[in-house]
Amino acid sequence: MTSGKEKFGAFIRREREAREIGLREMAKKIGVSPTYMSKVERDEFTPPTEDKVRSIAQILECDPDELLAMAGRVPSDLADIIKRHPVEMSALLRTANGLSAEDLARLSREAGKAKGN
Amino acid sequence: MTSGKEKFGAFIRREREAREIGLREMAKKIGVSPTYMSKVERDEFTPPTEDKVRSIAQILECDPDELLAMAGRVPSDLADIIKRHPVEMSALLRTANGLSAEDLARLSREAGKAKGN
DNA sequence: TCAAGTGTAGAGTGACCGCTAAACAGGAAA
DNA sequence: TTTCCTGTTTAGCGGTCACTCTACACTTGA
Repeated sequence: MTSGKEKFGAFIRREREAREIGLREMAKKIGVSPTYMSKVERDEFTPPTEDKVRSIAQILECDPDELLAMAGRVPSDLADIIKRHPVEMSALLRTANGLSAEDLARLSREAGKAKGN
Repeated sequence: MTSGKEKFGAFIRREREAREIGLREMAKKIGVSPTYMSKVERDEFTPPTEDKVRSIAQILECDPDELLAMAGRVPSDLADIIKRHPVEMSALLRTANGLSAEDLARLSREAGKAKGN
């Protein structure tokens, strides 16, 4: 469930420690300074750029979309989709909003079927 | 249809002139300097912030979502929706992508129905 | 005791974003 | 000709973003 209101930094620190990865090691893999990593994990700095969030997600084996959401970012591929079909996608998202998880899943299946045609 | 590849600035200039609104008047209504307006309309500056794009849309009587898309921005309410349901909405958008306009319309109706329940 | 590892504090930085002020050129109207 | 309009040029500016560097304190093990 990855909790509801947990901040980005707190989350990745917890997950990192759970996997027994050192802060310096993590920072190196992502390509940032340990200092920066430290501040991000304590939510003293805002989360890094999309590509870095994505590589964090990979290292921590968690959902990139979810992690990006925690980081307060919209995945750029989704942004592109919306920009290409602003009217349709805006309508879709706004009506989809507020639906139950089950209804959403049904809707995605529906979309998948249409795509198949 | 508002054309496919037209830039933001070119579009609003055309629409503004079609409505016989002066650049200075427009700038004033939006709350920016004429200088800025001029450069934006000639695509020398990037489009303004979301709220200003929205008020431009209102003045020019065109779809805010569409205009925001031209401005390269994702409407903030949509961004919020995605951030609140990243997994579901990402899946929905990605499968919805590539669907025909008709299929998308059907899908939105489908969503509307589910919402009604 | 000291060396090597952990994470942290404080300060600063370059690039970009969103926008402005002052000045000016060209045309229409008086 | 002067006086307004129109839009445009040049220069710049405060703020935020996404970071880094140096230095430090604490713990652990040899």
